[in-house]
Amino acid sequence: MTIEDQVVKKRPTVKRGPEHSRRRLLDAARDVFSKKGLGGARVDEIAALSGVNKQLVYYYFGNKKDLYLAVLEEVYEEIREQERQLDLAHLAPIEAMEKLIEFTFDYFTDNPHFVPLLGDENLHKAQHLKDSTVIRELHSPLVEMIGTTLERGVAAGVFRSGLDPIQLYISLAGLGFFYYSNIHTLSVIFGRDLKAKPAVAERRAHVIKFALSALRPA
Amino acid sequence: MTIEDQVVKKRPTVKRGPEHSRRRLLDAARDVFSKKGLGGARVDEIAALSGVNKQLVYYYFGNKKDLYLAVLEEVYEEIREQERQLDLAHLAPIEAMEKLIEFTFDYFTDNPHFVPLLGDENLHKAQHLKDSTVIRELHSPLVEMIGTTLERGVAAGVFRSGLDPIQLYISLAGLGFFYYSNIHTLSVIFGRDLKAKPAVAERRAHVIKFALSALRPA
Amino acid sequence: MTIEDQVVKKRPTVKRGPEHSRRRLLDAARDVFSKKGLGGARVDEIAALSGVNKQLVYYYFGNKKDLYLAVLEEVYEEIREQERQLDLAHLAPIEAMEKLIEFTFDYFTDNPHFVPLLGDENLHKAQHLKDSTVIRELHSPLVEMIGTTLERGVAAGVFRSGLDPIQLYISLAGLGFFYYSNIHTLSVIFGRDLKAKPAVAERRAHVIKFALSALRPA
Amino acid sequence: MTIEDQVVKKRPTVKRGPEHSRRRLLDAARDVFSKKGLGGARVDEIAALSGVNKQLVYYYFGNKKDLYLAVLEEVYEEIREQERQLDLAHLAPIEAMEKLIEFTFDYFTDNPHFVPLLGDENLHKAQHLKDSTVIRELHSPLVEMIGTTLERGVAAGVFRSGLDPIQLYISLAGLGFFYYSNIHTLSVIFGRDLKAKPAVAERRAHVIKFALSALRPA
DNA sequence: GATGAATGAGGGTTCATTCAT
DNA sequence: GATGAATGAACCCTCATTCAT
Repeated sequence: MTIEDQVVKKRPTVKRGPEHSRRRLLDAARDVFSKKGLGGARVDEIAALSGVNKQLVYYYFGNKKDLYLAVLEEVYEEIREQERQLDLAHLAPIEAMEKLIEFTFDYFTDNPHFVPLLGDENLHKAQHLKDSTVIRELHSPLVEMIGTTLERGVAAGVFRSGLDPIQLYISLAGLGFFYYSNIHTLSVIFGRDLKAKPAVAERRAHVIKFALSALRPA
Repeated sequence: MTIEDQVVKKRPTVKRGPEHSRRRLLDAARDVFSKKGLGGARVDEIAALSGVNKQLVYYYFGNKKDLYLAVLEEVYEEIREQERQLDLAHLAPIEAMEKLIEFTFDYFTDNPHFVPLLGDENLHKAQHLKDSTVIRELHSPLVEMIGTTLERGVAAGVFRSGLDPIQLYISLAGLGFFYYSNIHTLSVIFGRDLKAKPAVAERRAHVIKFALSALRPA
Repeated sequence: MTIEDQVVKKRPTVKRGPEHSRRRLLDAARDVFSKKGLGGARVDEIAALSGVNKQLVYYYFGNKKDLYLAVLEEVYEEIREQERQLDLAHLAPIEAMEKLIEFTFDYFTDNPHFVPLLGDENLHKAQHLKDSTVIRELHSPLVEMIGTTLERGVAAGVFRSGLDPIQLYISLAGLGFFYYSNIHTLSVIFGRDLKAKPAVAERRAHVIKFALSALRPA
Repeated sequence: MTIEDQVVKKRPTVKRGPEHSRRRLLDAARDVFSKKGLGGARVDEIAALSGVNKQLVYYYFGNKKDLYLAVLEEVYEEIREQERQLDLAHLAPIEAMEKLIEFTFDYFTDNPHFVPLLGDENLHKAQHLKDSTVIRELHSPLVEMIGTTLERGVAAGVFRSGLDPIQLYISLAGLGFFYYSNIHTLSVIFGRDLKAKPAVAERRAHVIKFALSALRPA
């Protein structure tokens, strides 16, 4: 938003221009797709929320599905970018692993669109991911980070050996992802509001302790 | 299906009758809803799959949403029933906990409609669950089982203390649920077919080891 | 209702039997058709209101339209019967005419289904009336009564001459019918509840005075 | 229709454009609603008759009921506009009243959609009128005109006193409205075609004479 | 006579998409 | 680039009617 202001200098108040419209559509689409899914989202709603003409969806993105794909790609680029920022080399194995666990959990908390978007994409059997060479080539550095950290921990005698980095990655992600993806049904079943801050903090602490405990040497 | 054959003896081939139609609609609906979600499912498709007239959906269930709710209620009744069958009292704490973990994971494997149905219901903010007094009163015995088993294990010195049964339940469920709910995107990202039997077996083994390890005393 | 009680003696509490079902269907149909019209009425609603099985509508009357026609015929038979009861011969012309005017107005008041049923039938261009030889042969004695009374009044010098009995009949009917047929829009436009008793009484008085005044000799 | 021709000069033959579509839909809707009523009218039929795409009904009016309301509002605006054109001040009381009576009768004759539309709206208990602030604030000047004319006539000794303008308005309207609203059943009952010109002329003459006679002083 | 189950033909409405400036 | 107007394909649901005891 601030970037557009600098670029489009001719109309300072009435924000228009191609980049601005694209940006607003993407933001609105991310919001609506994450709340309603691909099928449940309405092109009209996205256009209305973005404040730009509905036709521009087709002008910029071709159709609804391609807009959806564009959102997915951006979302993946963002998380990969964040993952790359993680600097674990200077940390001791346990601290590094803890940071990894926290990052994974906190990412879901701080980016609430992420979990439902992935959930919806899985409902569609990841068809869009498969079609996106962009995303497929966007390898997550996390698995390798986990592998390295594990090795260092095993060497230092603080982690047990025999753990597969991919399985561990899925476990770490699942401990947080499931909490958020199923937060509504779980809240009903347990009769508590799991979206409330204290509940999230409690879950976060549990996940860290639980995962680190699972890594202790025999 | 086989049950009806035994009961309705008068018309062995031309399967009709209210119970049969309801049953077939529920089965087809479960199938379609789990694959397409509430919004993506077509009443036409459910009727065609069930082999009964489309309008019977409205005759028996009122509308699409109520059919969806009926499916959800049945699905919850089934898992609760299965959970109640679990007999852990005669097992040592670790074996009991292992059985619990296995049951949770295997239920997702054996009932492939379960994970996507819950995923979709969460996309709708669990609105149907909230409206269903039936489901809300269908308390899961699992949390209490976990609590009891934990206590026994702590007393026996084989589990660490301080674990909240609800958090542990969420963790155990999440370790399996996430694997299945995100199986398509994970398969793409990791370039493996996680639905394949060996992959599932590997995941199952990992989850059991991971969770049990996390419970070991300090 | 009281008639059925005497006829069906075997089941004094659970009223059933062919005549009873027919009767209840006709009563319910009259009620619903007068409130919703032929197109707006639902066979389900009529059956539910009558308390008999929907199928019996078809058993007894063939289809919805024929049930509608049966209602219309009964309604016409009733008003003709009432009209025949009018005994004006022994009254002086003005009193006779006043009685005629009152009867016409009061019939609409006392039989609230009559006006909307006729209104609906006119929406259908009186197609059912045309098809009903029963109704077409059910000549109203009113026009003749009006003619006779007019003649007596003219001879007695209390009515002006040159009035066509049919036109006068339409006028007398219209003065009351329109009030009831348009009672809802008129109530909105004038901001008064014309269905309230005082409003009806006021209208009744006006109609009598107005019509009698119109008949005075020049 | 002729107006558009003058304004839109660029496409003289292929009439399109928003105003044109709206106009054609309203005209077709008025026609169909007046013949079939709200419930009996088919959106398909209205679209076909208007020659525009069916979905434009929803684009311009939202839904069927709102289209119906738009028709009603336009119909009321038209009659109110016509009523306002009446200039009675320069006429003697009797001539003024005669003009009022004629106008009321002739309006029904010249606008054959008016009577059935009001009839249908009354079948719906004037729900749409109630919801329309537009119509409710569209006060008819007729009642006041009648009141003024009555007063002038009483002062001049040509009308009797004690007449309520609203009651008189209802009477004048009813004398013509009923003839048209029930023209089909009346035609059947009396075995004449009341829609034929001579019949209408006869009725018109009767109404004028009848109403004026009713106003004569005692 | 009476009843629940089943069916076919629409009907109103939604929605992604395209047209035409 | 941007916009309002227009369109066709579905989709959910209703309802009169018939079937089958």
